[in-house]
Amino acid sequence: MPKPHPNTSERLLHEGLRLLSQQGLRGVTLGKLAEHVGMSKSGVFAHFRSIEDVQIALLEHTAQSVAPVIIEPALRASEGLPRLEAFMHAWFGWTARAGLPGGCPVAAAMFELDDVEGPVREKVLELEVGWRKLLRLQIDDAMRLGHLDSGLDPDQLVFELCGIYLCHHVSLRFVRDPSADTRAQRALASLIERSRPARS
Amino acid sequence: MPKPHPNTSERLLHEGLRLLSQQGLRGVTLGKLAEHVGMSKSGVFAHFRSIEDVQIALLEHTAQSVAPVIIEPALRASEGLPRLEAFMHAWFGWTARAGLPGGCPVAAAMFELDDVEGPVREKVLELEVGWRKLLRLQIDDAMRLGHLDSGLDPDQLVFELCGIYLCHHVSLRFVRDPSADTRAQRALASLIERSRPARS
DNA sequence: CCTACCGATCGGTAGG
DNA sequence: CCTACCGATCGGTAGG
Repeated sequence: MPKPHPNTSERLLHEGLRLLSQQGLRGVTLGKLAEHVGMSKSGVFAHFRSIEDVQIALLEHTAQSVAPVIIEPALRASEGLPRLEAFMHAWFGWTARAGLPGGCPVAAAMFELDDVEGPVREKVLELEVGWRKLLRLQIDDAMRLGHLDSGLDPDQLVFELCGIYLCHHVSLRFVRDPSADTRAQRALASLIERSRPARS
Repeated sequence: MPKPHPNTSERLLHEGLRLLSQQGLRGVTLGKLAEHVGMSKSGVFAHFRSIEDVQIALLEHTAQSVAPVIIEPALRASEGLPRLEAFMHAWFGWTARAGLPGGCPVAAAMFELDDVEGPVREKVLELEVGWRKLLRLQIDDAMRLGHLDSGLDPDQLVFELCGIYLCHHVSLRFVRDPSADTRAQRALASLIERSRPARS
């Protein structure tokens, strides 16, 4: 006879996301989650069908956590290049601004699940593809508005933006290079500079 | 009374590196390693002091595996920009050419060990810093020989090259985008193009 | 390099 | 949401 606190599910997602951010998908276990949330392992398990279900729920929660710290602020910038730049600036280091103790769960999961088939991989892929599409839309707008060169390949630009994000993540969080932020900003600025319309 | 095959250590490193490449550091366990190499768990353990020791040995073996597939071919290119480009082309997708079934152990480990202190992290950091220094040396040579603009910031170029590598890795191995190779080559070409000496 | 263990932890189940 | 389990696997040890 379950007597669920109304906010138990939320606490599970909240603590689980913190664990995921710091330890990766393999670091999220029923036992550790139970400990962090202050209940029994079986009590945790009662909220999910399997550990894969936990992982997928946490990835979905990651996607929702991105809205207030990246998407909403970026949408306040004006359409086109300003908004694309706002997206990028909000993307860099977003986990810290979301109050998470670790790194980006999606970035880490992509390296963790290179060769691991299954629904968890599919969920991560869905998030990554969705994010790339969102960036692509901003680029399309910027091209249409004449902020970026109409001749450029938008998916190529998406690729290079993702590269800057990933190297910033590694340089900031793993290498702990104090110049990581500056380098990412500089890389972004010069990439955008050479993507501007050609003439005059 | 140990009766070690002369090549048992080599087989442990070989099979362990394959596991590491496919499953990451947390996927390498004494049990799985024993299974792949066809001996008992304790037999495997007799070769190491701890599981951390296994991980460090495998990371060192990764570094050594890089020599024949990246460094040696690149050193056959002529000094300066040609050699820098040779390094990059040999870096992209090197694990497949090394016969490994998975991705780059160092790239994956950097995301796995963001917030995990200890000797394994230090080993990964040593490999990453060493690799970045090697790239930096090629850039210095290219600048000195007038192949690249003498005014550019070499560490900034290293940063951006690492970004292309990481996004290529994700796009090729996780997203499985068939255009990953083309995109990486294009990003590299345009980055180098805008790093060339300014005046005619 | 083996057998035979150790306590801890894993995901998951039974039953309430 | 709990106690009380299950078999499997973890890193590691004893002793040969």
